[in-house]
Amino acid sequence: MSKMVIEAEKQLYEIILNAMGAAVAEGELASQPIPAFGVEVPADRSHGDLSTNAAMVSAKVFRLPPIKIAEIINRYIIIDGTLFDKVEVARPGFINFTLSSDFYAGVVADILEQAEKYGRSDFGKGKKVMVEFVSANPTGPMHMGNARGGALGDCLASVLDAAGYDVWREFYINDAGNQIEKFGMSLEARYIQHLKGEDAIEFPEDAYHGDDIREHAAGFAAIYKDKYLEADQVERRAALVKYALPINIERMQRDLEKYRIKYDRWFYESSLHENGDIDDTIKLLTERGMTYEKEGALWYKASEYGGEKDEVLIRANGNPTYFAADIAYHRNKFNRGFDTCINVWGADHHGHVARMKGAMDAIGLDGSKLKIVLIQLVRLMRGNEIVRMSKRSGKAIQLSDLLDEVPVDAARFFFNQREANTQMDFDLELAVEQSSQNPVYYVQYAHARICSIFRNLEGEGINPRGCTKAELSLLTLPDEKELIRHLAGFTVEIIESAKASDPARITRYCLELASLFHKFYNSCRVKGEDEPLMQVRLALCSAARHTLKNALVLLKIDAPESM
RNA sequence: GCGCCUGUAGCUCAGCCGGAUAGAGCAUCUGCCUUCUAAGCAGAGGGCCAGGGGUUCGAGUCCCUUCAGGCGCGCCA
Repeated sequence: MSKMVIEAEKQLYEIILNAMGAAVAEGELASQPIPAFGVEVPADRSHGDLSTNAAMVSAKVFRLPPIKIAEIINRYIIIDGTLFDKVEVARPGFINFTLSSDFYAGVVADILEQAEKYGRSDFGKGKKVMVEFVSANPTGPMHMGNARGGALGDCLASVLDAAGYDVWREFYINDAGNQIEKFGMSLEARYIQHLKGEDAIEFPEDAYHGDDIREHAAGFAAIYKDKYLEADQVERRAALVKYALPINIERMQRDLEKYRIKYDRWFYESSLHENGDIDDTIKLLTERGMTYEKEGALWYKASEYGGEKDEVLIRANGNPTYFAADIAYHRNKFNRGFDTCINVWGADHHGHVARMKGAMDAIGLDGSKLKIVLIQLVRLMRGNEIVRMSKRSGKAIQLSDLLDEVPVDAARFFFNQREANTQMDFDLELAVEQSSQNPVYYVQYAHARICSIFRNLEGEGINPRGCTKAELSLLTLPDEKELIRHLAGFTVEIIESAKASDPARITRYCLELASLFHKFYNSCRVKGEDEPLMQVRLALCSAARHTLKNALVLLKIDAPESM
């Protein structure tokens, strides 16, 4: 990564501490412990590149006005041999540093050296983290919430990977429990209707009403005819589920693959029922005295472990609840050695967060290692109109509908533009628009533009050559320096994004990078400049291209060479 | 009723551990292509940071409270 940023900050701390030490030694400041101070990037860059509040935070201990302290410190500051070439004091007591050309040259050299690895770090080295996302119900097609969760979860996983974590992507298939029974019941009703006519039996109100159920029933009937018409209900439903469920799962896998998402594992809830994990988990809770029986059901004392109220683990009918299975699933996850498990959930599950973490604590694991990212609802728009239904099917819009209408690049970018926990509108018109209004094109255009510079020069027989640090110091114009400063922050941005579980930072980074490149492009020419300057600007273009490409790779968005 | 989330420009949103004059994009208006892609750039207008208290050298940011919107409170998942 660009160590230049970290190096500069480190130097700044040392410079300040040394200066304050010297001022104390000379008796200009009282001999007091120096309070912790911060280094930050000023909002207004005319104040400098880095700034410290050291004088302000120490106003109390030195019993002097901040501006006075800043002036004293400034007199003892030595910046020879550092990455800075100017220091200024500003009211009410900031000390502002300006980066030298060594810094800028260093950043560019650094990026070119690391190329496609630029941005990666070992921040999370040695830590295994699982991102579980989408985990859509296999009884029907995936919806907009899954689309957002998919884009976000997948990008979050990429970001964690770039930050050095050992990352694992997982999809939890709820192929057991109540909704599968409901699925079977729905299929059964449609199957009978298919063979004996719609009026043969009444379709249950609480069954799944989607057309996909009808299609499954018809498909099943085409193979088995009336073989199951008179069969035992349990047997009949099981056969229908056995037929339809794999089809649904394959569809999800296909849709998600089209969405560029590939999981390390599709985890079946049914396996937890079969291998005894759920029984074991409930036994563990019971042994710890955390359960009790009431009205024929087995309850877990959730209210003692972060939940709002107690929860049922085993229903009176003997079936474990979703909650019981989920505890077992997470126990299974942590037993596989993950240091952190991140779950991407719809915001409607927020009531589940506290009790799930509490349950982890209750079974002797650490609930704080379970991180939940909640995703708010997506409202589909077509311009100013809210889109509720698909024009084609008349049903709620599905992930596959979305991908039929909108390029994957746009979908992934749009869903990663907003923080997870904010409601967002997705404008279908904007997503397909090939204009400046569409941020995806803005970013991709920057990449294509850079590539065209290389193409053009290559056509004239000019190819990039290595530049020395001294040559790179020719990059001194404001638009060049701003671009480089932003490039320099990429690694830190990835780490921050990983820490906050917020991949939306990466799309914002891309937009800013594209903007800065376009500005550079307009104010600085490459082709036609004197040889050294042309080569050095070419080097900067190359650094920008690597960085932009690497950022787009995290989002799994195409970086086109021409548009 | 209780709990969680959100409220910043006409619209969509940034704003990192509390810092300097609150920022982008879109929309509106004005300029810029005989030279590397105008899917671009430069400039202008647009704000009681939902309201009210508090904490302090300093609050969009932290605390309390009111209001508005979203969601949750099943032997559903």
